Amino acid sequence: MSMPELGISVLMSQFRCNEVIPSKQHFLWLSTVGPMENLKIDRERRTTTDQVFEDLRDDILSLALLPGAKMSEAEVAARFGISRQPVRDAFNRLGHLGLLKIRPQRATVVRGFSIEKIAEARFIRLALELEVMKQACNVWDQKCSDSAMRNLEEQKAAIDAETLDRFHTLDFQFHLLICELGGCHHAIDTIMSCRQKTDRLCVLSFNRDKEVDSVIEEHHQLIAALNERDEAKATDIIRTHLGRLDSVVAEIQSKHAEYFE
Amino acid sequence: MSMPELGISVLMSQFRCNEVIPSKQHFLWLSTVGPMENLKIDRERRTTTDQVFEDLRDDILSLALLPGAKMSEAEVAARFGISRQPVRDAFNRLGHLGLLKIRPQRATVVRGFSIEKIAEARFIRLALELEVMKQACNVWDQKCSDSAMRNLEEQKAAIDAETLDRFHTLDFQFHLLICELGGCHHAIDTIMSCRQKTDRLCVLSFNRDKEVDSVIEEHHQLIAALNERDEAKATDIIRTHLGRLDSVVAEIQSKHAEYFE
DNA sequence: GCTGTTATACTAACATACCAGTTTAACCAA
DNA sequence: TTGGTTAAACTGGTATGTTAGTATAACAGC
Repeated sequence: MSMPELGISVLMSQFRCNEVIPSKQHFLWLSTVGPMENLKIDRERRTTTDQVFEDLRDDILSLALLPGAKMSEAEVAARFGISRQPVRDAFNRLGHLGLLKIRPQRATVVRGFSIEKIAEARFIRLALELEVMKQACNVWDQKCSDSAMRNLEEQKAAIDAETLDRFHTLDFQFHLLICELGGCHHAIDTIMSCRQKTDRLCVLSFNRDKEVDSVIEEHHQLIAALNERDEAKATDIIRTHLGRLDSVVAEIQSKHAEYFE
Repeated sequence: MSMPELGISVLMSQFRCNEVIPSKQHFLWLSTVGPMENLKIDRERRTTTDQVFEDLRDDILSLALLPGAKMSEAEVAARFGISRQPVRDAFNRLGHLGLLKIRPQRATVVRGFSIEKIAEARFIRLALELEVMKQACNVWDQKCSDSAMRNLEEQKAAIDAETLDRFHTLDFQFHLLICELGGCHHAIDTIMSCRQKTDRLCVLSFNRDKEVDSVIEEHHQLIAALNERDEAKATDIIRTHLGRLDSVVAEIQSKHAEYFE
């Protein structure tokens, strides 16, 4: 899987207080609503709750708020200069996303990583992407290949320019692009949701830049397999590709055990 | 709005006060918490919000509250004899589950079926169950077979006794059982969530009892395939099996177009 | 110093009041 | 009858007060 966005994320928390907020730019792909959250698009009006929710979510996903951090409705409300009510609503949303641990009459805290949840997200994403490959093999043509290739070239350019966050965005988009090209737009929301759950953790990984070359190579092989419409090969590559997550998880778990629960 | 929020739902509210609650019985399998809702198990205390949420969810999933029915925070609060606050929280949860359509300054309504959402749930469930079959083939043994067979026998008994709801519960458990036996407990929550989204619709189907024999037969074939550890055969059966949903959806869509959005 | 108790300072859940939009229907004019 | 205007009846979002339960620190007894 993917690589990380660290470094940058630490820088962001400083920017957040200014008016220029690069974090929103860099993490635009993270900020995109997930599968259960995209329901709020009905709400054409942007409420105070929405704003608080998004701000806090970005802080948590970027690790500006670390697992275990205490969050008080009153304190956050005061910080935002609003009443407790919208904060309470935002807390509830974050709680349902698994980002906050809310218990009555007890301090609300940022949830740590859960091995269980990570394994679940990995399994679901794997299952989905495997099926996507099958579907894609049925409809893949030169046009699809060109489109994917264009993204891949950008990935290489991003690596050469050492803009790792840009690469991460492109990697994210690459997988979604194949969904789209394969006619599996149904899978997109859920895959995004799965990545949100695991990518927060990758921020802490240090040796991610050592693996990007392999990632690029696998992306290349994937396109080749799709061009040949070789389903077996494509699914094999996906299994290997997503298997990379395991070592990252193991690394973080041993290095930052305090962030797990 | 379209449909009455009265009728059956009013009848049910009478039952709710009694000790025998048939609706809860019939839809017990539906009531089981979904993947995003099971997070609330942290809350060891059962809050008023929880109660309202579960009651309304059951009403919606059992179609006691039909798509399009208007729901007012104030009205529900008065009916439950509580303040608007817990109702509001419950509404928000239901909104995030895609069961309610909440818009500021506008009446909240029960969401109708969405072809998009149904297709999405179908795709995700298919992808997951396919991967489950692969995993299960690797670990399947006589003990697993016996366990699954026991459930299958109960299914047959339920059919003979003409207790269709009992059969439905067992069918639900059958698929989850294979997840568990195959070591894919990670998939359970999401599969349950997917079924919740589609099974509300199946309540309206009239000819499901005509298909149960085929369903039983496929379940039988599935166990046979797993016993032979024949991955290709197992996945083929799953594709056919889940494909049944399509005709049901088509039937309901033509017969109850007013429930779709 | 250590332990059990108690008082105090928290917490989120819940209740109530108000506000700003939306919907609806009554109404008047053409 | 029809089309446009307006006012009243709603809606959910927000603010604030109250309550019950929890954690913590001060403290009394040993």
